[in-house]
Amino acid sequence: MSMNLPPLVQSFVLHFGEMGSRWGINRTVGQIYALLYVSPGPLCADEIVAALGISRSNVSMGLRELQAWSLVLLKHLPDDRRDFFTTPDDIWLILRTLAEERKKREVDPTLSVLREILMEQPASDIERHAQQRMAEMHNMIERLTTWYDDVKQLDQERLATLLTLGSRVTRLLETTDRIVSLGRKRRPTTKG
Amino acid sequence: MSMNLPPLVQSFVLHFGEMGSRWGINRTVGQIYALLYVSPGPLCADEIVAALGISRSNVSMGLRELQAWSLVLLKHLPDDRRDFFTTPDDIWLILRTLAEERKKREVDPTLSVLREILMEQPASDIERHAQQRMAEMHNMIERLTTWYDDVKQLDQERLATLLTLGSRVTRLLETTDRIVSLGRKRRPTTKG
DNA sequence: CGGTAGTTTCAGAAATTTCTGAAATTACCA
DNA sequence: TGGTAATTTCAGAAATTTCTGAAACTACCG
Repeated sequence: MSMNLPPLVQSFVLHFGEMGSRWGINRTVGQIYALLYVSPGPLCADEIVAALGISRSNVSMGLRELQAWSLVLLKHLPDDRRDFFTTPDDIWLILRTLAEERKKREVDPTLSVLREILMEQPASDIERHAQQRMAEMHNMIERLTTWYDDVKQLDQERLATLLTLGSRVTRLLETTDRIVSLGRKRRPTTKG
Repeated sequence: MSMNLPPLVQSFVLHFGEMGSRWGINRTVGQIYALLYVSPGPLCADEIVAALGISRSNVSMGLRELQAWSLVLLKHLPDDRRDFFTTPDDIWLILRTLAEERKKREVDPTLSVLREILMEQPASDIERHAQQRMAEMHNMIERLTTWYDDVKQLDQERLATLLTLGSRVTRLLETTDRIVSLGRKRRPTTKG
């Protein structure tokens, strides 16, 4: 059985399928997501089967995984017993969800393992050195995640500002430093 | 054959091995990286074989992949024919490398596929809608990568400032807006 | 109840990825 | 040139992941 889609949609779906493995999901999961993302309305499982040419059970499992990622939502249409599925409309929301889930799965476990190991007493110079390296890694990850936790709260407008400003922010900071004198350089640790 | 490592290092190495699949690398590649990362000096391939208890050829392939990612460097010690390997010391450099490589492999291809598809002429309402969704995705990714390309130029100190400031940046921006009047709201597109 | 439309589960088949040992290759030295 | 130490390649074995069809389950209806 093979795909049955408008050519332009098919290219997109196939690409997501191929990239799937690089993104840590599998081919069909990638395809299902891509299909739902570009579809004008919710689809039911059998429509996905027909569109992608894969087995019903595979679709069921794929949808299950995508729901676990909160990247696909279950919908019910009136007077229809079937389950329908969509992706959230707001692309920024999608991005946040993705970031959130990846952090949860790919970063948090490492952070907690690092913390555990850093509690241990080193028994040799080798171990002492290893701990030091782990501490560096831990600190970096922690700084990044703190920044992320902080920035993710921003509403879309401010996020947009931040994005368009980019690195010019720091130049601005230096100016502000001089003018408003929030500067850490001028007065060491006033800590307001 | 099994591992032969100080317990504290072993925990770290095993964790990186397990996480490997979530990060899009395989178990042994993760382990090799972890081992080199915490080792006090460069190691040669046979030392890695001994430490991790895997085959020589597997180590060779793993190192090859890590070098392709620029996460592991080849070193030569004086009066020694063997190849030795290390990870870069500077953890911020490691982070940049990682970001750069992931972008290259996980984002850029999608961006270019999206561009291609967006050039096509839609042949139906379905395709028109699909293109619109793809355009949203394309724009978002482009904004993010532009921001990233911009911010990655920053030296470490400024990056640190940016990180510790986090979302407070926007509050600061509003203040600055009022004081220095760089504001986009007050005077539309003065563009300095 | 029994029937039906829909969904999920799961054991094993199929496909893919990872790993190994043996052979080939490279680089250096005398 | 031949000898040796180190490294890489690669075909197939082993392990893992993905996918399927059949069976089980769920919920609604008459």
